[in-house]
Amino acid sequence: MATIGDVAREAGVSRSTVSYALSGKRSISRETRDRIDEAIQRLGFTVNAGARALATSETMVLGLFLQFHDDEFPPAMLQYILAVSTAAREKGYDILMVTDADGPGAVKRITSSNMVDGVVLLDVTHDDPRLDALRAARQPGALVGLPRDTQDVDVFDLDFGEAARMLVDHLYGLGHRKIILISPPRHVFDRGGAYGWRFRDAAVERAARYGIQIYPYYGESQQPGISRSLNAILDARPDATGLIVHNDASIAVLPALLHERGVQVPRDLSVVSLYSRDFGRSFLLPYTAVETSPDKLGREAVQHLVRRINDPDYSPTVAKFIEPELTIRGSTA
Amino acid sequence: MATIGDVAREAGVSRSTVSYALSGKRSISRETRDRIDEAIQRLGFTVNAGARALATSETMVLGLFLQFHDDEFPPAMLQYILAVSTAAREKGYDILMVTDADGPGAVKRITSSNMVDGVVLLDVTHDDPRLDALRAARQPGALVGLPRDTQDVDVFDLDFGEAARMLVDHLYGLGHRKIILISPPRHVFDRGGAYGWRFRDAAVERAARYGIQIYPYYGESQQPGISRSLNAILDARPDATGLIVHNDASIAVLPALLHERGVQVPRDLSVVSLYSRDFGRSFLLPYTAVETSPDKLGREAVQHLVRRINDPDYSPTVAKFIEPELTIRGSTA
DNA sequence: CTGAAAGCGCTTACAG
DNA sequence: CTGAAAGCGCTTACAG
Repeated sequence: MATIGDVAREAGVSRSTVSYALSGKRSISRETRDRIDEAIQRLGFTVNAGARALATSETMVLGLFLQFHDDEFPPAMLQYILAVSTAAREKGYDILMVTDADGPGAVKRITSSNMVDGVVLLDVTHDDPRLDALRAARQPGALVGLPRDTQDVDVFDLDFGEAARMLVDHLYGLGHRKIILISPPRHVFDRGGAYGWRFRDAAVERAARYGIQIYPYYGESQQPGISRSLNAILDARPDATGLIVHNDASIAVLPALLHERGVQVPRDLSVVSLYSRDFGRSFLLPYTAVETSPDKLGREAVQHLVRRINDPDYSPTVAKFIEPELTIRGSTA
Repeated sequence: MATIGDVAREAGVSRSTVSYALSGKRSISRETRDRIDEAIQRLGFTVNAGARALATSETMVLGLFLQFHDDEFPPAMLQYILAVSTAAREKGYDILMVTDADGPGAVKRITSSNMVDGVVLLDVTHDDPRLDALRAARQPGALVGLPRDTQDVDVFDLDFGEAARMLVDHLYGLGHRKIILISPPRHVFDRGGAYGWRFRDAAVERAARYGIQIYPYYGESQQPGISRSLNAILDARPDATGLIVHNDASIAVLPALLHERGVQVPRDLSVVSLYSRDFGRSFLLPYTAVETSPDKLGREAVQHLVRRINDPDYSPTVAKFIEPELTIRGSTA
C-alpha cells in the first residue's frame, strides 16, 4: 500500500504538497504537479478513505436504513434503494446499507460511531421508533415517508392526498358515481404506514364532497389472498363503475384477474392506480395512474440531505411532497 | 463528541487503559473498569469507527457489489441482498452497497481506497469484468455466481447441473418422456449468466442419456412477452407431459396462465421448477421444486469471506456448490 | 509556490 | 495491573 508519504518521497516533495495537489486547494507549479502525478501513477496510489475521513471528519458515506416487512412488495423497495444509491453517487457519496431488525439500535450504532455523514430512512411510519435515534444523532437525516412528528427532520414523500383527489376527480369528471378503493393491507395501516390513510381519507373526503359513493377496502399482500379478496370485493360491488387501486401487489395481479372475470377495461370498469413507470412497465400495467416517482423522491431526499450535511442550517427543515402526475393510459371512460 | 481521551480524563486513567477496557485485550482491575464504564456512560462515548479502522487496518465493512439488469427479477435480487446483509451483521460487519453502472471501476475505487475488508460480488457472469479488479485488490472476495475462470477467487453458487438432473430424474421416474424446459431469457445467456446453460445443458444431457425428449426454450423477462411466449411454447408442444421452468418471471405467472388455459396440474401436465421457499410463498407457487436457498448461499459466502479476511491462506480457494434440495409439492404425476 | 508540524481518534508494542 | 509514546494515513493552519 503506497501512502501519501511514499508519493512525496518519490516525487521529491513534502506530503502536504501531495495532499494539496490531490485536493487542488492551493496552486502547484506545473513541474511539481507533473512529478507528483507520475509518482502517483508509478506507485498506484489511492487516498486511504478512512484516514481522510479522520482528518476531515467527513466519511463521504450515507447510511441507508431499511426494514423488510413481509407485506412489502420487493420491486418497489428495490426502486427506492437504487434511486438513493444512484443519487448519492452523483454527489460523491457511497451507501452503507443497514437492514438490522433493530432499527433504532442500528441508527444509534452507525451514527454514534461516525460511520456516515448523513442518514436516509426508508419506509418511515407514523410513529417510527428510529426517529428518536435520528434526532439524537449529530448527523442530519432525510426521511422517505411521513411521520406524525416532523420536527427537526426533513421529510420527502409523494403527496398522497393530492394523488387521491386527482384520481377521484378524474373518475368523477367522467361520470362515475360509485367507486371501489383498494387500499394497502390492513397491517400496513396497523404498523403506521401513513400513506395508506392519507390516500384513503382524502379520497373518501373528496367523494363525499361530490356526493358520490366510494367503497374503501383493504387489499392483501400475498397470494392467494390477493386474488381472493379482489374477487370478493368485485362480487360485493357489482354496481361500481370505477376502481382505484392503491396497492402494489393487487395492481400487479389485476390484469390477469379482470381478464379471467371477463371484465373489459374501460368498457365494463374504469380503473386507475398509483405506481411508478418502471413498475408499470415490468408488470405491463395498462392503467391510467399517478406516478409514484421513486427516482425523483430518492434524488430529492439525497440532494437535500447533502446540502444539509454541508450546511446544517441552510434552511429550516422541510416536509416536501412530490407533486403527483397523472399519466393517462386509456383505462377510464 | 466524547473521545477516548475524554473518557480517560473523566475516569482518571490513561487512554490505553480505556482502550484495553473496551477491547478486553488485557485484564483491568475491578475498580478501574467500573470508573471507566461510568465515564463512558456519563459522556455517552462510542468508539469512532474510522479512527479504529485506521489504527487496526480493519474497517469491519464488507462491500456488496450488484448491478441491476432490466431482465432481473427484483424479488430474487432482494433476497440475496438481505441474506448477505444479515449474515454480515452476525459476523460484526456492515455492508457498503455499491450499485455503480461501472462495475470494475467501482470495485477498484472501493478496494483501493480501503473502504472495505472484503468484497461480495453478486450475479457474477461467465466473463465478469469485475473479476480483474477484484484479483488486483488486496481484499479477498466471494462470488455468487460462477465465472469461467475461478482462479484466486472463492465461488458460491447453487449446483445447477445437479438441480437439472434431479428434476429430469424426478419426471423420468414418473414416466414422462416428453419434457419442455423454459430457461432464463436469451439475454441472460448472452450476458454470460452461466446458470442458464449449466442447468439447460445438464438437463439436455440427462434426457439424452435416458433417450427421452426434452424441448428447451428461452423464457421472457417482461410482460406481455412472458405469457405470450409460454402460451406459444405450450401450443407448440401439446404432446409434452412434463414442464421444467427455470425462470423466475415465468414461474410467477404460470399458475394464472395454466388456469386460464384450463390445464390442471398434475393431471394434464406435471410441473417442476427452481425457486426459493420465500419466493414460492409470496407468489403462492404450488410446484415441486429445487430450493435455490439464497439465505444459505449468502450466509456461506459471507462466512467464508470473513474467515479468509482473518486468515488469507486458511485454505485454497473454493468453488462451493450448494447441494440442491427437492421439495415435493405434488405438482407431478 | 512549498514545507515542517500538529492534529484527527484510535490501538498496541514497550516498559515498569 | 497501568502508562507514556509511537504510529495508522491523511489534512490544514502556520510560516516562509
